[in-house]
Amino acid sequence: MSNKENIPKLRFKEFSGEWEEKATGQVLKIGSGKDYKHLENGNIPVYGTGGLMTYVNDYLYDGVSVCIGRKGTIDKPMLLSGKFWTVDTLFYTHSFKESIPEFIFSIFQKINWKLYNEASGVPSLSKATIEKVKVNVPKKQEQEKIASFLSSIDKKINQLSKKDELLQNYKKAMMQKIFSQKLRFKKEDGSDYPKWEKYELKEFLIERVEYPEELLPIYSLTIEKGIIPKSERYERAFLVKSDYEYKTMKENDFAYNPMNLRFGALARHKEKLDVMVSKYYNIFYCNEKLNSYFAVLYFTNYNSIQFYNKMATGSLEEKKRVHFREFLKFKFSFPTIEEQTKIANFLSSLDTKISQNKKALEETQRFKKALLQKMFV
DNA sequence: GCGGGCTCGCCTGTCTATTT
DNA sequence: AAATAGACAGGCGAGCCCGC
Repeated sequence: MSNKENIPKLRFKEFSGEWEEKATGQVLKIGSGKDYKHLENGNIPVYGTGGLMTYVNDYLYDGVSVCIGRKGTIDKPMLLSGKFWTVDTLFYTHSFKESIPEFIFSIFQKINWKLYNEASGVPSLSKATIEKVKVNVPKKQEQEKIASFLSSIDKKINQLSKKDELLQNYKKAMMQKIFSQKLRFKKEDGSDYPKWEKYELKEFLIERVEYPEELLPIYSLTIEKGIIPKSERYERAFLVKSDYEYKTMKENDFAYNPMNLRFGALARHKEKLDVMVSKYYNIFYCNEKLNSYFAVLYFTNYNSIQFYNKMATGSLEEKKRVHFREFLKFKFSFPTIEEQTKIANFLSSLDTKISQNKKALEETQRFKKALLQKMFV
């Protein structure tokens, strides 16, 4: 009853009075994105729902604007400024009335857009829907104060994500150099490690064909996230038809899917837990001559994936696969186990840095989210 | 200009028939 | 019986395009 007052929990003390509830359509206008294909190359950025796409020689709008997806990703608004173009699945906003885009951007980040999804299939929003969404706004001065305060946090977030990107790129670049042997490590005493020698993979890999005696947690292989619980991917309770069609996977085992190895579907099971996965995966582990951490990066680096693509067999492009027998016969150059360990240590120290930075980033994002909850009505 | 259907690419597989 | 080839499966995002 008493929440008639439109006042945020947390507020700069120089401001008072209620915020006003308005329809989004009252405070801004929405512009539609357009096809950009007829345009020539230039230096005006083109944005799609997923972000920057390309550059053209004409612009749709010049100024600060909040953009939001029309189809596909509809809950990731972005703030653009200067001259830009948006594709037809991305709305932009303009003609702000008694409001400023930076403030609206914060509000838009708070809104659960999926609730406004009208489509049954691919999520989508329409102009009319967005215009009807209610927003609570204070006077412009307060908006500016809040926006500038939040922008300092955004700045921090940007710095951290930029750092993340740099670290990721650095790791990628280093891996390229290391695996192509353009960059070599030296022993502690300064001398060189021996030359890398070509070996068939069967020198290092041992297949594990074990069928679980009791039901174990069902796991699944993904390119992005590695070996993860099946429930994170599928709604359904099973992975394969019968309980007899699973294989056991233990800590440090590798799995790859013959159909998808050429896309990089190979990962190491990092948990202590024994799990079961589809029998269609090939499961194997490294002997004492191959460092697992080194191996997983080596097997999934760009050049290796190119190689699998070349070697995959099958009549049609989409039916190509890499059989385990063939896989075992692939010849790769390997350093000694000592050098592998050195490389693994170096790369894992990078991983540590990356995950520390990611932690800081996530913390800042959480902090911002909490502020958004408190500083807005 | 706007909304909605279409389609394609990508990812991620599983199941079955045939050959070895 | 195991390995391999071939076929079938389906979610989902987003660009493309068309009709109103």
